[in-house]
Amino acid sequence: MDYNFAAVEKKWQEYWRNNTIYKVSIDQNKPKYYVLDMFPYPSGAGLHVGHPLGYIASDIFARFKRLKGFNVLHPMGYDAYGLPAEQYAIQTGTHPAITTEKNISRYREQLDKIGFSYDWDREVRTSDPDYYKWTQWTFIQLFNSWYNRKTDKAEPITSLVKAFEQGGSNAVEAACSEHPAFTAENWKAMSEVVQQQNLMHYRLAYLADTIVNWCPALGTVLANDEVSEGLSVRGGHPVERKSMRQWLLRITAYSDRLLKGLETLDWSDSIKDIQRNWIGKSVGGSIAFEVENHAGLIEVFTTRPDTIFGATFMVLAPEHELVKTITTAEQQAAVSAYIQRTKNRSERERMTEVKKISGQFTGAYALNPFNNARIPIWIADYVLMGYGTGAIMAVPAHDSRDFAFARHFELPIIQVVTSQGETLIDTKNWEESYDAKEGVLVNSDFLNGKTVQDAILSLIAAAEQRGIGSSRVNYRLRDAIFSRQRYWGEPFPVYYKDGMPYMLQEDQLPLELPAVDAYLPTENGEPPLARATDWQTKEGFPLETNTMPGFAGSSGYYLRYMDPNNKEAYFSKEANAYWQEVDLYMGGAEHATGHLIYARFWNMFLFDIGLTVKDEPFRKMINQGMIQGRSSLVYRVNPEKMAEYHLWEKLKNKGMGVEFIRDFKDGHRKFDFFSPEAKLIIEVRRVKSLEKLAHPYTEYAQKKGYRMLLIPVRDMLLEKEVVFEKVAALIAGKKVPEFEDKPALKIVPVFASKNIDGRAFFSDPIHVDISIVQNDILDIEAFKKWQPHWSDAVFLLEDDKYVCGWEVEKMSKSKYNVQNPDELIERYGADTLRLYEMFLGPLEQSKPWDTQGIEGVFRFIRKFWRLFFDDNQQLKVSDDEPNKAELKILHKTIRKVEEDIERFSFNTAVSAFMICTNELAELKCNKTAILEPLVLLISPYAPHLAEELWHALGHQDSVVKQDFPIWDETFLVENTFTYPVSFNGKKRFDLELPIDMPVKEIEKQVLGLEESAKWISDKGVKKVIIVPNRIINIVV
RNA sequence: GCCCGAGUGGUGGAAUUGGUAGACACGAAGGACUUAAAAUCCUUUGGCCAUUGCGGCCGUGCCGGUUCGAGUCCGGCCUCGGGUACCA
Repeated sequence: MDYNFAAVEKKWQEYWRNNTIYKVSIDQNKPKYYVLDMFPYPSGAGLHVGHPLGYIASDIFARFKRLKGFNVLHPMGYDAYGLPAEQYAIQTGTHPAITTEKNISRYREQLDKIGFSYDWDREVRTSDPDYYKWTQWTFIQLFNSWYNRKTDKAEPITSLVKAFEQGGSNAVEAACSEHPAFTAENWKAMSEVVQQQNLMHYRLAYLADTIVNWCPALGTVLANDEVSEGLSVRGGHPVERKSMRQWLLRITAYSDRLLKGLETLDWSDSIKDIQRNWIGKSVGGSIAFEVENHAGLIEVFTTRPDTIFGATFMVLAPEHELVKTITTAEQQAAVSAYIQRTKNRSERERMTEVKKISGQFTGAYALNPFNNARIPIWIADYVLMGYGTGAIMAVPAHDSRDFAFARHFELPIIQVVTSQGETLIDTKNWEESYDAKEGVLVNSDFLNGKTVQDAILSLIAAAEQRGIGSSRVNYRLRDAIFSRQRYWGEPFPVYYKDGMPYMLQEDQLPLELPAVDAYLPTENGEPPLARATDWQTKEGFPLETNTMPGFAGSSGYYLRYMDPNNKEAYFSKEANAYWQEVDLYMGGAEHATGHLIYARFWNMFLFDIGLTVKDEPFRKMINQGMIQGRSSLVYRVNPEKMAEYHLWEKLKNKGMGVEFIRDFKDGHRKFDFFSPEAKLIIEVRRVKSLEKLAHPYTEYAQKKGYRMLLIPVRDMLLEKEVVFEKVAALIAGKKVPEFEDKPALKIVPVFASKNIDGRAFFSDPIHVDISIVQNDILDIEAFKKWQPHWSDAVFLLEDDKYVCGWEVEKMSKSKYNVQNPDELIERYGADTLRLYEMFLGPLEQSKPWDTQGIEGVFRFIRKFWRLFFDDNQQLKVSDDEPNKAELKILHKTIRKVEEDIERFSFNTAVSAFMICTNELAELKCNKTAILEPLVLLISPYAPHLAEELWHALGHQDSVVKQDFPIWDETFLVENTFTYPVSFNGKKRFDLELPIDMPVKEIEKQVLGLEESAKWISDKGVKKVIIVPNRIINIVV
């Protein structure tokens, strides 16, 4: 009997649960450490082996930190609102809460089997009213706040009102949608409703008409990060642009802090880059242009104000409000037509047609404020209304898009920047624009001779002086659309009075999700909540019918874990002061532009209003890579192609004495094989098809004077020697019937093993379930059972085996390559699964799942076990004093494992365990003094095994509560070092020398060796490089 | 197009600061034990040449450079993966 993992794992999982081993509470005597996994959405499909990868890594780290004396917060919960459960509800009428509950229990069951050290008393679910009360509460705080640019933080809206009362709008610098000018007196004279309308421009949660991503298939609006390439990220449905009244969060107020905060975070550069690009800060200036014969000004945003003398035309977004008024009468029709055309295009069409240049001249001219040049005003949809001012000054010489536009519509191009030492060429002959932000200005009046950087500053200064422009910063980041026309989400704590939104009082929270009769919009197109009866306040005011998006609940869940059962507050001040922030956040990189930005924003806001002690929520983040599937393939033979292949193998390279051409074409006719020398055509086809073609082919051959052989596929496969004889006879000039009609063969599916000759030419790969393939060998009987319609299939084997091909691709049901953790746990145990997932490769890299390799880890676990137990399962440890060699192995391993965990190199730590076990087994070491620390060392990785061994060694308490072993340098020092001796950088032999031997002495020793003489020979020594305790290199 | 990241045996990967390339495992081949199987153990396993012993040559996507020494640093290119896309 071997190590009985099934019984052991069950025993200790129960022990941990019954003794609440992982329960954690505030302990001021210990340093805290917060390890968090990204919130999972419990999907109906359950976990596959890719999901727990990050959970295992974070669990190892959490366990390691516990052993290191930290008070570790390691919670888990569920992002329970989500589209799949609601889509299922729409189809079946099942309440999403029921589906979600079911999925959660399945998830929990799977998670429990892996042996995680979560404190489940802290579980949080976004759909739990006790939790979403605080999501709603935060929304109210956002509504009641504005962003003060002077203090650079969120402040209560009351302070804004006070400022307006005292100094009007000029007294305020705020993040806002609009900033109308009014005096204190104006403000006081406004009606309540007008005041509220004005305040809406400043609130951090606000209601506005905006262009939104409308997804008709899902019946809802989506945020920018929920849309990719014109399709919804979930489901892949087309998205349209539409104007709707929606709640938004003014995340743009935090653009700069979100950007700057990145510098302080211990995140991967790639995630930081993705966030930087998403926020998209660009520094430039805005300049106002007058329009000829028109009162309005057109303000443009540019990052290159220095190139203003090269502006040869101007482009407005088709939606720009001035388009209507500046367009001349002659151009009116053309402009309207263009606007109409761009409006009717879907977002996806617009994106795929990016390379197509389109635009329309308005007939109007703008005046360059610096030289009064008349520049034509165009509209084109390459200028977006949502960015900058929706208008650009086009400088075709120095912007590639403007360049392409100018070339297309034959507009002038003026060079204003030269690169160093450039000889000027007429722009007519340019092939591309010069976009680089370096060089010296020319053709630019007072900017001539200045560098680009200086010219930018000079021009902005000049514009400011004349009051026509200023420096300006723009962000790509948009305010987050916060309304969803869906049922399964948090209700807004909002009601409407006279069309104006008002917040519920805190004591009315949570506003619970009402029951509805169907999870669909109403006939009038209102969201599902409009179906709820009595969806109004006690006073009878209607409640908001939209719900909040998925990211609402996941933006602050990590804070709730600090104090999850608090009824009075989101979390207590004490809990937040103790746990502070997430020290290690483990999760996928796919949340870079969604959750990870929203959560940072949410946290910064709570920091501003004094709720949290940290402005950034996640100190360090590790993004685990994806685990890809390893699909198995069988090869279905195409009989016709196979017959052709075999014949060609015989005919090619004058195999039958004469040259043959393959795929011979004559006019519209095509034949498989043709020999000009023998004037012979050979065609291989199915009998049925030959019967039809025999006549026309024969006619053709007669006309051309060719001879012909029509070979049924069946003949080629069943009796190819006979066919070859016929061909030989024909070549020899003998008479052979052109076509012998025989009954067609019943078509049986044929599968060829991977390495059958020519397989690639005559077969097509088909995915096969990985559970019936072992070490790439197909279980043929299981295959026939799996696909009964292939039960009569014939298999072409190699060495009596069917060898499958394989491919690395996404793990998915349709590819039959999903590996489920439960099956593996049943077969190998959770510890093996944990170890193997780590052993697979670097945590952050994507890698294919390969079940074959798990055997090695399984062997290791049992080998480790056998260090403690003999073949009769008797404990065989001894209390003997360990020797030097054993101590060295132990301490080397402790050091390696600790260093590897610290740098999240879990795969190399597993190797270190293997090496250590191999070495100790070699020495037949069974000493407690060595083995006991090893049990502690391995406990974060294989907690069940470690707990069992720990108790077997006579301990009563849990291995979880112990201390991590400490390595001792003294056991590791060596007296000698084995130098690799190289000649010209090539290693030739080893040389063992005392560790403290001086360099001079080493040189003398090494040069005196007979071995060295061989390599030096007559070339002579040029130089000797000796790096103590590293290498010796001799240059000859 | 732009911005990241990665390319090492049949496979997953190791080499932490420029210092013995291929640790550890899988797979494969051969052997021991066994009536047999499983399990376990032993040997070989980057390629080529030599194999009578010593050995020798090549080799980390490609081309070039720096260096006594490059998988690692620099320049150029190729391929794959991720992000983003008229963002002015």
